Amino acid sequence: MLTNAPRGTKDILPEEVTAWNFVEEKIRSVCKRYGFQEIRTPHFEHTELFHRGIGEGTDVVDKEMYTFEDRGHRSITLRPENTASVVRAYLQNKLYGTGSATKLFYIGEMFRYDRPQAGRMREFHQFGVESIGQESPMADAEVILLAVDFLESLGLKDLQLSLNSVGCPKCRPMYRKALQDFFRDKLGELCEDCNSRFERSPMRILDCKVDADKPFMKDAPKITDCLCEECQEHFHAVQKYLTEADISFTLDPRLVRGLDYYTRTAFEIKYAPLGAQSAVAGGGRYDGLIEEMGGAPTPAVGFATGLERVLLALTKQGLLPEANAELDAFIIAQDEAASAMAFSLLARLRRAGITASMDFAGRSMKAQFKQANKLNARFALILGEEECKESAVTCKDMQTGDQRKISLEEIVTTICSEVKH
RNA sequence: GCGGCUUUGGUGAAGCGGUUAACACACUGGAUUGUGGCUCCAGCAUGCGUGGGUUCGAUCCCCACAAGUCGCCCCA
Repeated sequence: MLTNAPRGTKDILPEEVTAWNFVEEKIRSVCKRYGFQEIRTPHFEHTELFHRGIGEGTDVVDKEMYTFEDRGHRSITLRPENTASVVRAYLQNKLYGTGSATKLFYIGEMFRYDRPQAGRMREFHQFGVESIGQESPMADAEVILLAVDFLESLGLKDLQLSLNSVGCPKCRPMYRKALQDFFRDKLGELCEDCNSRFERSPMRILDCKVDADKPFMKDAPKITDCLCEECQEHFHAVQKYLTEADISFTLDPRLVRGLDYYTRTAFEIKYAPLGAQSAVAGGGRYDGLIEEMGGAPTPAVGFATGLERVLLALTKQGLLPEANAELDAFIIAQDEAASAMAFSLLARLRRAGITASMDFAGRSMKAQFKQANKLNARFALILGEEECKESAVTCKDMQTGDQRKISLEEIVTTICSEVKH
């Protein structure tokens, strides 16, 4: 118990940190190119924020939140996603005052109480983007482009982009009703799950694994046929811009997003080999959220990607960068007296910008050489009895095996000039 | 929250109801007492996820729990 991290959490060990840094660097560079600025919001918020922002009745809010009362009797929730927080920060700090659109990105931990699986942790990491204040379909396309660009810049292949429009508060109720009218007399033929979906989210019946292949499914009304004129136009424009930017996508009229705030554009990027957790990125437009949270009516688009899933995909495709630790010099000391001198040499080398190391355990010289070899040291600096007497150090090139004696005074500058080009 | 599968040392793993739990890698030490990468030798789980139970006896049988994993749900 004591030596086990809580279920659904995971240590990111030194060997993995290289990969995480690699991904985070890509995020920062792609966001910079697209003009998105980083924002960091608190890891917990007032519970009410998520109730309002994400919506009561969603799975995330109803059964996946880490909610607790703090010592001041406030109801606090560990953020299960970051859009609500970013919008809150946008309103609180009046970021709309800047005049132009506000384009933000974040990287950070999110928390959801769910049954863990590979690619689904209780504490997990998301990179996401929010473009606030632009109604243009170009903003939708820009955000999608950024997501694709990011994933492709990592080297990922075989990703599938699905696109849909979920309409707006004007046309979506009409679609819901159309669906319910269509399914009402077929409830007997639908599975148990679908029967329970009928009232709550009839759109989900469309992508039911059990019923999806039933012959009548293909006759079900499509949302894209029920969109109002404005939504229709917007959706076509998004497709046009994507096509012109040479992004391939498939229209998926059954793609619905689970959070209440989505309007119009919805998209998802999948990497199929990840199985049940194949959704690597997902997002869309949420024109109603900012007003819902007390701001002026403001359109917005965004997406989030699950970094654990991105890392899994990278691992599957063998794209992880190797962590090759480089060591310029390893100091080898023969005895205790030499060891003391070695330590001060170590300090001088490091202060001069050299990557250096030595053994503190008083092991045999042979063992120290083995260690130098294992650490891939460029030079072994040997301090034996003889060298101590002469105030010198034997410098051995671990590749060639060549070695020569150099005075203690000159050794640091010698190594510096050898190591730096 | 539901169902299936899995759980042996640092790692990959073999194993059987009954005396020393294979093997490999890694690690540590050694092969004429100042020199590595090859080779050779030696050491390295009183322990087989945790807790119960069955049995004369269980790592191997049963139950519970935990963790992991696959699928469902949901989502990133």
